[in-house]
Amino acid sequence: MSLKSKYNPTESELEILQLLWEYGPSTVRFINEKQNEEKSLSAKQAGKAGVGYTTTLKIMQIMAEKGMLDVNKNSRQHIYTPSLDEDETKSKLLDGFLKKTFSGSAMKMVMQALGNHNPSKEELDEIKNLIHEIENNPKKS
Amino acid sequence: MSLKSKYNPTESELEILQLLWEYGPSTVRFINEKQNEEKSLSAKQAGKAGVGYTTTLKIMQIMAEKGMLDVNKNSRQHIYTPSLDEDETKSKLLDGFLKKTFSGSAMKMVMQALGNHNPSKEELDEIKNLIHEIENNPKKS
DNA sequence: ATTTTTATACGATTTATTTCGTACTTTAAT
DNA sequence: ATTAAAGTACGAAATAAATCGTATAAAAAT
Repeated sequence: MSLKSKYNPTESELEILQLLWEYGPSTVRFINEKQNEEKSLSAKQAGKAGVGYTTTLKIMQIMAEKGMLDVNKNSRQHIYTPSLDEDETKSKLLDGFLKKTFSGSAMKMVMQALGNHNPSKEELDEIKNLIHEIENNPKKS
Repeated sequence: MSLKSKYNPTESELEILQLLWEYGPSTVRFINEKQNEEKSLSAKQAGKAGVGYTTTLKIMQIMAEKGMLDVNKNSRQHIYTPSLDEDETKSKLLDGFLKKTFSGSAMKMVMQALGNHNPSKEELDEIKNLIHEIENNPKKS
């Protein structure tokens, strides 16, 4: 009954969403290949086999069932499109993470992020600019 | 073989860790009560029963097995102490979240955090101060 | 001393997620 | 037309996480 969508992508769902957001509507095959490319880069580690095709297929089908993806079944190669907005979804994830890990305080987290990522001068400048923007452009809401 | 501890607290493990960090070494009973206090506050929602005592017990025992908690069994009431450092653990979680959700870019995330949390003037000031500190006190590493 | 309360131990169940094998279908190549 | 290739459908197994019931032991209250 509310606007808060109940979609909480799991980790592998998120991985797929990221690829769809990046590359646009895609087939299962394409997404599966991307997943395995990614993996092979960082997979100097032992044994790490790739993700099977049917695994990716299954997850994407489940996502479609849940309504996270739209499927076009006109041609044989089904085309999947994310039905979730990238920013909105990430905001929600961030929000959840914030609550779980930093008692909901964005400040605490930003502190930790800044404190640990040893930001470069450029990054700091970017943040300063952003702050100015926000100060001069109070947000809606 | 590395320093990277393999501890990835799950959601309910993290909940328990947070309480232990906040209140210090505790019994299962105490943690379980705190969990249910928290819950009841936000549990105007239907049905939401609390967490059973044995559930909390089990999870804490598993955490001890994994080495995330130390247990003192001298007295009958076992006392559990977190063996993980709060900041370090949260950094790791943040790092993982960052990788999964924002391609590892702290900047992207900070942007989203600032953009969506409609920070107050005070918060912005805090961040500005932090930036000054960082600028004048370049970190080790 | 007996009973009640308060602990932990252990094992089973439930639920969610991930993974994949196998069967079937359609298209393309021969 | 037949075969090979590339796709989806379906169902089940493997993992992992969370929950709880029941048994048992120790301590406290009576």
